[in-house]
Amino acid sequence: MGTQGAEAPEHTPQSASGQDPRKRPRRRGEALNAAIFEAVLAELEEVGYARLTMEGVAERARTGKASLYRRWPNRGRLVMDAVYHVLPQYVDPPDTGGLRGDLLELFRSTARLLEGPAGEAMRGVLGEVLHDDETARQIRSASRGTGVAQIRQVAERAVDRGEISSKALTPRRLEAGQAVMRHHFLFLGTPIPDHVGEEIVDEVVLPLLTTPPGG
Amino acid sequence: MGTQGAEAPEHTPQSASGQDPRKRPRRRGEALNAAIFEAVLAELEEVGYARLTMEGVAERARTGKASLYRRWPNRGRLVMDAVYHVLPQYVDPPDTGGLRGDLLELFRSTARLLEGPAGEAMRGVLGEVLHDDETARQIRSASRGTGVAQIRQVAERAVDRGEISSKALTPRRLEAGQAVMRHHFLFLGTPIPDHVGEEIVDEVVLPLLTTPPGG
Amino acid sequence: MGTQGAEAPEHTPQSASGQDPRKRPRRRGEALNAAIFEAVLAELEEVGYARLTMEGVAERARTGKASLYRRWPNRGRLVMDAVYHVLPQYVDPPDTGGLRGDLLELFRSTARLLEGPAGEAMRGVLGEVLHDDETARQIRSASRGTGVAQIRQVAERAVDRGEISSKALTPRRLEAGQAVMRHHFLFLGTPIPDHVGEEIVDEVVLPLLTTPPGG
Amino acid sequence: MGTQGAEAPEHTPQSASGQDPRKRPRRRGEALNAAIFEAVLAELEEVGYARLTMEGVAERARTGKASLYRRWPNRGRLVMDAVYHVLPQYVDPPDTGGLRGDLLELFRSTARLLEGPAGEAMRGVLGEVLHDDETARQIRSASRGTGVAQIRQVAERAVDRGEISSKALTPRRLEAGQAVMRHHFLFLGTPIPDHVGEEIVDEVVLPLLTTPPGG
DNA sequence: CTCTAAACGAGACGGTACGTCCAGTCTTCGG
DNA sequence: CCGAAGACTGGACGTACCGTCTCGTTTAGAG
Repeated sequence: MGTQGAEAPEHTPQSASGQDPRKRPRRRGEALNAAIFEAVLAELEEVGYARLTMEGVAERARTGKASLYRRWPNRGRLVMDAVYHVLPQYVDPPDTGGLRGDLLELFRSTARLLEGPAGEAMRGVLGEVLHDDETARQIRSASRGTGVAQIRQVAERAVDRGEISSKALTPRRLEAGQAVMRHHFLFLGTPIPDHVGEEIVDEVVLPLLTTPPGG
Repeated sequence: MGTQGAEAPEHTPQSASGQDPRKRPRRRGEALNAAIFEAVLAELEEVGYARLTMEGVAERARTGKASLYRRWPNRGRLVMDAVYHVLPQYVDPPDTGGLRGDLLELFRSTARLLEGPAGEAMRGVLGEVLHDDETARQIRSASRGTGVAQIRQVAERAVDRGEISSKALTPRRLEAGQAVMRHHFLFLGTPIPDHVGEEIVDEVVLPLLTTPPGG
Repeated sequence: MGTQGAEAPEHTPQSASGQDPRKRPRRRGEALNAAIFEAVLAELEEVGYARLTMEGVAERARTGKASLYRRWPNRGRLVMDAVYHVLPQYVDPPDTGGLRGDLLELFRSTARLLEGPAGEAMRGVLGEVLHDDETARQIRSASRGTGVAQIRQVAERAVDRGEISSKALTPRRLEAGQAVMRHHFLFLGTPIPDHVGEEIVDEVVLPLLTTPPGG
Repeated sequence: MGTQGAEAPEHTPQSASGQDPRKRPRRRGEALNAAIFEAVLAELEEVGYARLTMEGVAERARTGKASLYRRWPNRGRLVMDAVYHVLPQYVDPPDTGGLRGDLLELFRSTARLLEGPAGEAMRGVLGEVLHDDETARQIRSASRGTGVAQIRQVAERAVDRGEISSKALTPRRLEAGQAVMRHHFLFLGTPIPDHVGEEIVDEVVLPLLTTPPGG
């Protein structure tokens, strides 16, 4: 998932500050950014998006609110940045040698993703951010990116292997699987049972990809 | 000592409100409920869910906050109740004589619904109520209700007419159309272009309903 | 709708929390005012006017900042009200039977006043409040009141006794003693040595009152 | 004044900074000091002492806050230094040939002084620096200097001319005039009407100087 | 048709968080 | 090395709402 790499160095200042609150060298730039992201993710996990506050994040990151507002205009943007920072920016979907295997793997990893801070953030951010054009654009492109691109890649691999026809790959069909999974997550919450991903693959995605368009 | 001067007005408005032009007879019970719902919907439309406040609703409904909290435990429940109150509690889906026509009509009306207060409310409520079991259950059942039941009904009509096989009607397939539409709404916002509904019907729902299961 | 029935239990936890540290019955009106004044005076004494904060006062009075701002528009007004509240609103100056004795007593009590919260407040408020017309007017009248009226009263007694002529009682002369004492306080601080008051009486006030005007 | 010189550069760096942000030759030592003093006085005049901030001064002087704190420990000291810098360090009081004329001239100039930045600074500084011993000492000596020394000088001239007796020149009497004027300024603000100075001379200072001490 | 208990309206109350401003310190870099 | 620039930690500001509470005032409905 990529989260592990970012956290290791960030524990050091905390244990250090335990011994001597005054010795802590003042962080700036990337170092401070990283500490803030870590704090956001921890708050997301502990109290959830709805009860995450700028003050809580600032205190946890041992900084001031001004340093947050210098970087992000509001809570939504801060949380989005924090989440995208630990998200795999783009990971090539696994190649199991067959379309169904690829899809199963893909939806399993999506389900796992939604169970972490990314899911919590997505649910909260949706509600307050779409009215802000700038942020809306960002969330759209990010959503497109992680959502559709990977499906498209495994589908194109299947086309290359001759498993399916390229004619079925319309945008609406490619996004259908992600839509069903996110819909399940948003309305029914976590954890998402394993069989749900399997059902989505077998009853929705595979039928759509193997059926000629205009069917 | 200027404090006395400041306190006198605290009492004045009260005695004044006895004589003031506030002839409005005091509402209670259902009449008050209705006024509150109306206020909630107006606020939803004007400022959106994120900036809707209990104080704003109370003022708009010309009542006190206590009257709100006497009825609903929090903002989410109030908004949900207000929205469900104006929603067609359950409408038999239109019968155009053919599956495709029924579906087109159904998704068109869903799109229109999402463009109103129901959509605004849905987006906002998702983020804060899933942690509250009581409200979560309510939103789930409501979502199931409006979401899947109507699709199931038109699908079953099509089965009766012999258009499709009943074997295709798995839960996951029945919800796919709604999921894609809501996904579009949540991530891309309103208004939802007409062609989107049509694409969902032709590229997702119809193929799924006309394809044998395990396909 | 069933919403009404659900709320009764929501009041129970509050009455249950009556056992909690929430025992304190909520204060309002004069009771709260008094608690706030007490807190202001304590803060004045402990940290001085310059480091007195609205937050500190609120916390000490165990109330919220909003309750302060509901009553006073700024720190200066709050402190002035608090001080005037504990000040002897108007005390007839002591009557020792002779002009010099009266004056000595008067300036002794003024010195003592300045050593308390009133002095601390006066020093601080002067700097920030004269630009605010409303407050400026208040401080002027208060200053006039406590400053000149008492001197005038003892002087008029002396006139009645035939000690001095009424012609010497010009405004400028009546305020001179207070001016010198306040000047000493403002520029040299507290405590004001006893001999200073005596010198003011003997070298400034008495000569002025016993000299014919235009002298 | 030298204020005009400061405004031209305010525009130059902006247009210049588009092409070359480094045009301004770096000031140091006295040149920087002077720019800072100029900025302080301008801020005093524009926003008053209470709303004068170190950041505002730094920005106006086009330097950083560190350069201020390197030179002065706090706002009070900075303002005092700035004001004393433009004040006539010590001016021999005018010699009109008679005591009354000298005094009138003296109080007129004091009134004018108080209407400028010196008055604004005095009012503000009083409230915050008396707790700081270092600054307190400075303000006392400065106050003594400008306050009493000039009066003493014109009084001694009058003694030499035989107008008054040297016995009347006690410290308390010498400071009385200044005290009344400053008291008027501090509590009633500016501008100080001309007749006030005249009254102080005729009703307070002259009577005191022409009356034998022991009243 | 009173009388009374409940509901209402208004808004104060004790708090939490907001987003901003500024203090005073520290870091980085240019000259 | 020093000065310019400005980011940093931190505290307080004044505002907006929260959810609770208290206070009169209606207004049903029971007697």
